[in-house]
Amino acid sequence: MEKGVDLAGSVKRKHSVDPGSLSSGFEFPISLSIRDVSLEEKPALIGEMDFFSIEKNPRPAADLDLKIKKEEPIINTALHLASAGSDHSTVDEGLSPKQEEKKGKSELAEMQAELGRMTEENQKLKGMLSQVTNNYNALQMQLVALMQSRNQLNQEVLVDGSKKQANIAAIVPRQFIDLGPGADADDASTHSSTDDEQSTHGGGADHGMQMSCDDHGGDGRGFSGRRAPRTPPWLESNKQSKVGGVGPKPGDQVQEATMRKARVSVRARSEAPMITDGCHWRKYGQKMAKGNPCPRAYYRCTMATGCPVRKQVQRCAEDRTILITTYEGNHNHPLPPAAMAMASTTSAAASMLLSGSMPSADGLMNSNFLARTILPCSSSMATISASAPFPTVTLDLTHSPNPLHFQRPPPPAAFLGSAVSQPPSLPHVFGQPLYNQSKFSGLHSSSPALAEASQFSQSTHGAVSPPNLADTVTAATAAIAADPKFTAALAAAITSIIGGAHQSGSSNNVGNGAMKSGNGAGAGGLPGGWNFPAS
DNA sequence: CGATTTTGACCGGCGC
DNA sequence: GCGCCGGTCAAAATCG
Repeated sequence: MEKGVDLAGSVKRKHSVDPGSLSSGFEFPISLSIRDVSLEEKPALIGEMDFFSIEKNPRPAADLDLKIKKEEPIINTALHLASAGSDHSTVDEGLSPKQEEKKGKSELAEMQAELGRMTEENQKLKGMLSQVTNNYNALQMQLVALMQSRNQLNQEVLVDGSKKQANIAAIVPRQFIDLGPGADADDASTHSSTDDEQSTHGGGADHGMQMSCDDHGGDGRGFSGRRAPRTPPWLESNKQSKVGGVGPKPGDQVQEATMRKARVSVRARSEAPMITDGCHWRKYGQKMAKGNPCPRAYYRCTMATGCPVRKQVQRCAEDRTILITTYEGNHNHPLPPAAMAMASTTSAAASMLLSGSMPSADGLMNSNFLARTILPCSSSMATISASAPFPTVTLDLTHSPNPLHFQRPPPPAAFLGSAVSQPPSLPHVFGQPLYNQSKFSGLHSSSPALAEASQFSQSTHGAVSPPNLADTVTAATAAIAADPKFTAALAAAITSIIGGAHQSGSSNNVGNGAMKSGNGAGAGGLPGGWNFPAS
């Protein structure tokens, strides 16, 4: 009873208190400035540098300014000389050859002096450039080192999982390697906990789909389930972790925690109370959230007993036509193609978050970086936040009508696909082999669906019935991360960007090595094509 | 009748 | 230490 009163009170408060606090949490206003800059300067190496060191940014700009300024004098001088010459020519017509010679000599001297100045400036610029380059390299090395350390942790976990999957190891390695640390951890956990599925489906697709955390001993118990006393099937694992008996290494624990909390939030306009994502959900709670007059509903996946995946559905306080669906956890069971889309999205997003946020404490910058990398064409619709209570990927599909973003061939997919020289038939699969036909069916359907859905959402957005819209949302979301190796692509992209952009040689190798290390010669490493970002 | 939803209660984290 | 708040549970109600 008391609680009820409290709730009512909170609801009342809501209205008066910071409205939209929740929504803000979902929107994650991440440093867009960085993103924008990078996007704009993408073609230039400088743009990439911006990511890693804002401090350095001014330098390139300063250099440019200097250059321009330096050149201006030259131009002016030339003009001056020309004009002077012409002027003199008219006036000095009667001058003797000696005088002309003197004039010419003085001009020559001037030019020489100018040349000397230019050379000097050039030297200065060179020095500045080298300094910037050095700073860049230093940052790059730091990042690589962080990645390596992370990978090592993951690899340790992977070793266990790989044993079980010896038979499919040949196929899986790439994934393991490529997947971000978090993903790797997931994989490992998945192997151990959901062996059956793995063996039947062929790890490849599974990894992506069963995103990381959940399977892990129930870590997956998505939305912070804290109930230790009562231990429903889906929370058992939780209990385990809570009890601490499992005793993963500290690093692993951190990873697990991160994965567990990784969320994918989808904002979409829909009249329906809930978007259809192909899964079966059971509502297990509803609560009034502070700052939002609309109640928040809690759903649990019921497609399989013990599935840790949960989702929250809530309408945006500011615009109630916007439905905010937040997913958390990985499915521990096979999914129908329709559900596959969202599942792979959440999985990939979570993995992405991990891979992006783990290296640094805050992870914010990296996350943004990742967001831009993975969703280069959807800057306005997708944001990644590691600063929020939980690392969250927010897909804002409320702007889906924007044809530029959606109508064109799925930017991310096309981007990556082209880089991999993927056959046209599999443009959205990020060039990953089809290990599992069944899995692929889901991906395949979802990926193409992106284009179709995108167009559909645009052209018929207004007239679309809620369910269709939901499907569109799902498809669009899925398209972004349809590939289970979403993280793999991400890792490769980062590596390529960092290592390939400037020092394509050594640094790039180092980066790849870091990402692949443990996979033996990186045999399965990313296809060379993954170096796309370098361009 | 089984599955799902509703809804009050409970729990734990967190801020003050 | 207390209260707020988010998240979850589970009995009762509802639905198909």
